[in-house]
Amino acid sequence: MPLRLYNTLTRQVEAFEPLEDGRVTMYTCGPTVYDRAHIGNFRTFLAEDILRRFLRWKGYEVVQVRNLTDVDDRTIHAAVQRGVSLRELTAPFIDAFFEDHDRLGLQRAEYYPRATDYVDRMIDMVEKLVDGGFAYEADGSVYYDISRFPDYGRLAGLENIEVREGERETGDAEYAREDARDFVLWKGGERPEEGDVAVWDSPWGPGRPGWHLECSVMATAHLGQPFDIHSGGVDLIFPHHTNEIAQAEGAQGKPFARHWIHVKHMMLDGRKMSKSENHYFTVGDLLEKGSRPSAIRRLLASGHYRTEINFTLPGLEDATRSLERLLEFRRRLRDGREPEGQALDRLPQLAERALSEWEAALDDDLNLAAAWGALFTLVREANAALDEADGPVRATDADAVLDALASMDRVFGVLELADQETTEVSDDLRRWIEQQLADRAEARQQKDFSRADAIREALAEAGVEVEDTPAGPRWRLVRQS
RNA sequence: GGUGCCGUAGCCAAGUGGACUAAGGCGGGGGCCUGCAAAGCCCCUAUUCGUGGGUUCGAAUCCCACCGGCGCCUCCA
Repeated sequence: MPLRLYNTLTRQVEAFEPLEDGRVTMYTCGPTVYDRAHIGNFRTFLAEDILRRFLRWKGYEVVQVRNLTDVDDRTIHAAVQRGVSLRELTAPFIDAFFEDHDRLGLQRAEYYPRATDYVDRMIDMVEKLVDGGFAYEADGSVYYDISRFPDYGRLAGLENIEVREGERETGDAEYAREDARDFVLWKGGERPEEGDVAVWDSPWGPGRPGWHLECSVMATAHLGQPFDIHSGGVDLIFPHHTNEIAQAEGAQGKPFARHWIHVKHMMLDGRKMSKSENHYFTVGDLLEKGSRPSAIRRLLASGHYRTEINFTLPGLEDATRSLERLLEFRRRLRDGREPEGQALDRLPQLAERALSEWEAALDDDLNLAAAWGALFTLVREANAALDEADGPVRATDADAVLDALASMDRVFGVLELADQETTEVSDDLRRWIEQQLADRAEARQQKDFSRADAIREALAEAGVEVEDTPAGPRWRLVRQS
């Protein structure tokens, strides 16, 4: 079945068809590296990761670009404040971004361009826009003349945007715009408060690029023009993406991105996350509280990307539990399969049905909630089927379900993360645990249950959870003591 | 002022005109298993979809009004 995606440009769900057969080009707006990204930022990045993974699951080659914004008011101010260059300021935040990125199991994009490496090309684009009559210079700065771009504001549904009187409080009063709605392409003029951390030479004198320029330039530099998918958070629709379109299309005279995808924000305890109000969590904050990356991923990928997610700690707890159920299910299948085991034809049937419902859900504008539903329905029904068997199940039947699980996880990516989280157990600890279990087995043999329970208690103190199963005791480390 | 979204069980959340006698997760209740547990599994858990009208043979789904929550309108993912 073909994938259908909502396109902000047309305001409807439409069939997605890449420009080039079997190959999808996508540009995903990345973080501004002036600080550590929070989980709200990662909600968006994760939604894009799901899209990337699903496209690959369907057999497409994906070429993804994720920019790292290192030239912007916040990076400049932070660099000036600390007396360092932009590169010095952003290096640790870029490292932190990739650390969290990998911890949440996001697949790496093909390119991670930084604005500071593309200033020359940005200047080229501004020159093209000036030559084409889309931009004008005033006092060493260059502005985009939106009256020359008839389609301006279409993405945001603002074809006839009116600017409210007195609402343009940007601190840019010194700029000589002809029209208040025109936006800056090149910021010239004196800005002593910015020092020399972000000053480049240009045909209009020293200055720095406007923020929107980097994405127009870096996207087309790597993906050509037009390319297939451009995505980001909903807050970027206007003005950022609106201006990107005006720049790229004005400069090249052809369409920029064909399909626009915007991810709704994640709230924290019912309120918008905000750096300035210190109302946010980073991935690191959550890990310090003992959360598992796989559970964070499960929660951030639980809802539809065009629906707000409200992040709460109890919600993360729910996500952890549901993930444990999944892991338990997989363990049950792995432990209970044997080449000559009991035939359970129902398992492959259930697996096949679940997988097709799962795919149909994702085909429908990446309906993640429905896709999880298909997976958990399989869990319940397969568990019920396993209950009916009174011994090991034929391996080929169990494998049909395990394969379906693994296939879905190529997109969900939670099991693969969970598998990386298993705690290392030292040999000493392992020997001690095994000794305790042997003693306990002996006590139980002699029906000395109070001693057996005392040993179980001691193990629990050490963070070891013991479960008795028909095949003997099973233990796992629930926490490092 | 402009513009857009949302309101479904205790909580989270799909479904957006007829197969809905409304997915799925968490929680809760009951049962199975167990020396007892734990874990796990199974079953049950919304006569109803913010409120009031309307359209229709038929509405959670469409229209109107109202109530409540959220977003965007120049540099926040």
